Amino acid sequence: MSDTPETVLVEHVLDAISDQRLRAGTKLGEQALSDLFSCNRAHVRRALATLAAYQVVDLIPNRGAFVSTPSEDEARDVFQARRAIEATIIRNVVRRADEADIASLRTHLATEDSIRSQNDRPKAIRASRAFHMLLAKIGRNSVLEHYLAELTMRTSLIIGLYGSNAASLCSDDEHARIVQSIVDRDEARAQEMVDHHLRHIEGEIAFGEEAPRVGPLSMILSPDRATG
Amino acid sequence: MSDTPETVLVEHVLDAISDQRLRAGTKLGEQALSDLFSCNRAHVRRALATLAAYQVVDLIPNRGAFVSTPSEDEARDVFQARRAIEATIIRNVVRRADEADIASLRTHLATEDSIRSQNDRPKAIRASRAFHMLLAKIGRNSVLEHYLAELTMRTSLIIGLYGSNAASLCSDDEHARIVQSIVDRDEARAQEMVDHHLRHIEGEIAFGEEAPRVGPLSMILSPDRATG
DNA sequence: GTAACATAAATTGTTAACAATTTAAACAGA
DNA sequence: TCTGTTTAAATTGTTAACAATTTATGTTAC
Repeated sequence: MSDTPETVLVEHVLDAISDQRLRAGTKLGEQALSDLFSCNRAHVRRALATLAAYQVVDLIPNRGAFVSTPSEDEARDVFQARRAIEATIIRNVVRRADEADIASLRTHLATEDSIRSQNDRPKAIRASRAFHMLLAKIGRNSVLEHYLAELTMRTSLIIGLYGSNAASLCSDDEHARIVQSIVDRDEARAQEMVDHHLRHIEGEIAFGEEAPRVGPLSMILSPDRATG
Repeated sequence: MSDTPETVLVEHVLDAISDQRLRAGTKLGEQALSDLFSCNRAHVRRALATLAAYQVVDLIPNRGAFVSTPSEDEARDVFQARRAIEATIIRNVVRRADEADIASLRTHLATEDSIRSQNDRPKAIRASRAFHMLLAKIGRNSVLEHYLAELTMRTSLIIGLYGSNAASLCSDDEHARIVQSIVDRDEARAQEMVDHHLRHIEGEIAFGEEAPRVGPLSMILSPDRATG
């Protein structure tokens, strides 16, 4: 991967969204971004065009760029799309996962376990997303992987907007059971577990809530922050 | 939809790709595009960033923008993604299609029929893609609709690259049978037909062929051309 | 005739200045 | 105090000029 200013900016914004540091509706000012990432406005504009194409940012003429605010209908569409895509991904995983892949899944489960004991919500959200993206990677279909990256991002926005505080995190338990069915090469069960898992997450969303406002961009998006 | 220069440019390029007027590897020069669409280079650059995010254009630093050339692996991934997405779309269609939707499907079949008698290949390609996009629209999931738009575009590139000349067009026959199973509200059969249809298209692809070169951009992409 | 090299043209990348629009602030009148 | 208007600040939009890089052209040597 090249690390042009555009790429860096896009990656940081995506990370911030998936971590729920950046919330729906937040304005992404050109000056603010070009200052933060010390690049010129041309770069910022290109990056914003890319983010808009990914559908995580809305570009409003003469007004600027805003982190997109998914509607209730859009939220349901996103979840249905995730079920469609992750169903195929998990089938690929069951068929294609080798020993190394299964080892990496187990490592990931352990990581999630240790994070759970810490009670660090942002970290937990990131790890939870990482599990689904790890499955996508193991599935070895780059197109589906790319779409899932977008959809998990939008899921973060949705949960940030409508998610009830208590739950709305992937329970590690369900992740563990998914891994087990992969190990068992039980395709039907794996698909059922993933589908159930996604419906579980969707079910915990409480529409009607309003989003809280957030602090200044510089606190949220500092480019010096760790990327991985 | 707004019709900013960026939007117009993006739409025209996408149309040209889906019609196979623009083929894989074609260079999209900034000057050429800004002349063609009489806008400045800033607009062109933003439009190209959008097209790159849609993965139908590759942006190579210091070299410019090129219509992307899907590899064999990527082609398989695209088709698998289409099967995953269109399976859910057709399920939605069977459940949600009302009388008006079915009427529009029948109208479309008639159009495809009349086009078939004309032997106009570009027109046939466009109509064939339109059938799948009509299904996506009737399915009423905007997320899946958007992804299918991208995937059909990339399918056009793939067929343009590797497709055997004779076949590689959706046969109207299969489309008609899909519509019939929608009318019958036969979900399982509809899904099976769509899956079979997509595998049929994929099966006619002959990897290893090389792409022919194309003429000047101005012949391919004139903005005066009809859009609909 | 071909290959390597030097030069010229064309293309992309970068920056800054200015115009147009929106947002915020100050202010006057009821 | 509230409303509406005016003025100022900030932000986005547009354009042009210049630098850096790549591509094409032409020349020379072998």
